[in-house]
Amino acid sequence: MKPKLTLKQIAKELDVSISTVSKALRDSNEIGEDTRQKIKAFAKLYNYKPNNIALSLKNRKTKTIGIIIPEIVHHFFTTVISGVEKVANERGYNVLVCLSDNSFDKEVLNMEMLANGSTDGFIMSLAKETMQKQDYHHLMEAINHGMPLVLFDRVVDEISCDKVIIDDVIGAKKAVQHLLDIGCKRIGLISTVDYVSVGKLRTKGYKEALQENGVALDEDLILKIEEIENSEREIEDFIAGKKLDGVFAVNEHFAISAIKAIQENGLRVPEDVSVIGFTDGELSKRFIPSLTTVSQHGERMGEEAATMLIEKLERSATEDEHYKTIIVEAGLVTRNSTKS
Amino acid sequence: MKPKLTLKQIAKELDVSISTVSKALRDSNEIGEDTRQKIKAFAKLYNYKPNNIALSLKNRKTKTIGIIIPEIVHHFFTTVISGVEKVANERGYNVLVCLSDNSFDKEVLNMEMLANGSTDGFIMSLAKETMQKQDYHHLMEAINHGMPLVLFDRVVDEISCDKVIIDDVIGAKKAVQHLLDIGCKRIGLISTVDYVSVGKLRTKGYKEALQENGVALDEDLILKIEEIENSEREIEDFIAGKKLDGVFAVNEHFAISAIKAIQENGLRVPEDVSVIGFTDGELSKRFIPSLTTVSQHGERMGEEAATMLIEKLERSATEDEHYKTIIVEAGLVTRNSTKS
DNA sequence: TTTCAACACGAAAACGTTTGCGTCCCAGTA
DNA sequence: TACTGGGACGCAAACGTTTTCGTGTTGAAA
Repeated sequence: MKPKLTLKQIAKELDVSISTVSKALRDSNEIGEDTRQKIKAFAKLYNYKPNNIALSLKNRKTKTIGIIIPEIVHHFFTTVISGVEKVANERGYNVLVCLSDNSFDKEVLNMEMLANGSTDGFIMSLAKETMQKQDYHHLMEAINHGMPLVLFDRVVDEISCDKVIIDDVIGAKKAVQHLLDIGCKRIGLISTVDYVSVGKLRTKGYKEALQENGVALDEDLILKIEEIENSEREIEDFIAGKKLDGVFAVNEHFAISAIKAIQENGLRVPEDVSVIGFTDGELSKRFIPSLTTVSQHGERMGEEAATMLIEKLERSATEDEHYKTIIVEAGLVTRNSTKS
Repeated sequence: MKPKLTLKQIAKELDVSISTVSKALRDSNEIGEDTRQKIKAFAKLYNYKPNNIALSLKNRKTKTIGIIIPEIVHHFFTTVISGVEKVANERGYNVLVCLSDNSFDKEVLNMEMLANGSTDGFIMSLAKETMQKQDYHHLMEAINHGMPLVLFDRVVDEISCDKVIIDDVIGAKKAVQHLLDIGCKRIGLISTVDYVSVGKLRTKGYKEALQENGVALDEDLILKIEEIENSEREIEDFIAGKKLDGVFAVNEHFAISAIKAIQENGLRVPEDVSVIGFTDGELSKRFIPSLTTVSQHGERMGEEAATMLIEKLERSATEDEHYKTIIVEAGLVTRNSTKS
């Protein structure tokens, strides 16, 4: 077990000073041609690689970006990570992943862990509990300490920072409009409680689409799910009574639960009821019938977020202090859960 | 934008030396009671947190574990990460995630990036290309430099290190046995090429189960998929000609493709053909019919891997130099794609 | 022969910690 | 009074870099 080679060891081995080795390896012309070659040859031979930790300490940057998300066993988040990783990798950054488990405390803890030098900046989607408590002091603190922050998906107006979101309202509108276009009259909405911003926004899109098409809003056709655990039951009950011919669900699980419930009621999808879900998961493609969805383009969001963050990191810090919000468009992907 | 508080600043502010501050904060009894209190109060007031990078440099350990996997948009791997993250978090470690994209070169690059001080040890599942080339020099190098390595799922005999695997052979046997038990006579196997170890092992289990039950092996009923891209076509063709009454697929995708193909052939699942897949993905639970699967217990594997790694990290390095292989049992989860 | 620039290299500080050891001062003892 | 011991603190090295600023040597010009 040989320990890692350091500048000091090279210096001793070649009987020069540490600074000479460092300069030679960085091709400084302060060092004579012959010693430079000798040192570089030696370094290559023994596969010298500078120690990242020492570099981080010296440069006060870690070339690492921290990403904190509520959960990872979730297709959307993994696609986002994938996007982040891709551009991070291209630009020489590493990705530190932390999970908040939707818990406010864990989110704060994770941020504190990473903020003490482990990370140059953050990419985050907020925990449900955080949005509920509306306590964002940990975010403020990071920003105050000069750590760039990019929020995605679960964002919040109170914090001014870069953001990457999907046009939830428009996406939902597209979906509902599509349902209307194929002739649906009684369109149900399966959403989440309003403090989850996406739930609120997608509900808004649903309402706007109805309004623009002159369809009266029937609050009775809207189901708001609080506990994910009981969602299947709630959805069954909801589907059973409403005589719907269209369903718009704010996520994939709800959409699939809806389809199951519909089928259990002896109706067919899409012949009797058309169903559209928000989120473009693996499930949607492979389910039978495959789901018509509003695609979130997670990978794209991840790429945008990472690009913004790295750009901010590599700018001279003091420069422009204004924030962008990138809206990635949501696209309707028609498959087999809607009539054509 | 106030920069982070350091020992030096506290020292200046309180007009003591840096070492006094450090010792006071670490409750050394070298420091007088009153100054100690004063310093601790000040530190708490201004929320001092030691800089991780400096600590890493000094202690030569980063409290970070690197995990390198082929891809992240894959349910099994996310559950593993989830497990790793859980125990890492409990024990004060961070998790650095890198994706190899199944490319040998990216895997090597990632390892080199992380090996230079970013990480104390590795948890890896090997890239397909790596297993193909059988080039493990990067793994050897990490081990030689004293960085513990835990391999999971896609492991390899040539490397001696800790491993976490599933009993693929037994798992596959369980599945095929179950198919035999419910009366299947012509059981097809949809596998991968043999250099993917799991493909080989699960194939072995398939063969053993048949043999133990006195069923003659018909190589014609075995399909080996090379390119994931064309898998659907290949599976369709395979299913069409064989008159199977049972199918065992080595992963979820193949299983679902098989079900689709079966249904397109006018047959019913599970009435006419029973299907079992390896891997316990989200898809399996929610697909219609929901899939009978051999569960891999990814989270459990992640936990085991992380525990082994951390234990090795925190032992005095020189201690026992023997390696464990943990085998987590694969459980059959019967759902609706098999007759009962 | 003296002077001076150019060249090639080394010393040292800095990043933020921890820690072994030295030093100062004061009280207690002989 | 002189010596000793210990309490309370500071110095400095170390982790592995990079970089600024010396410094010594050489060769050529005056």
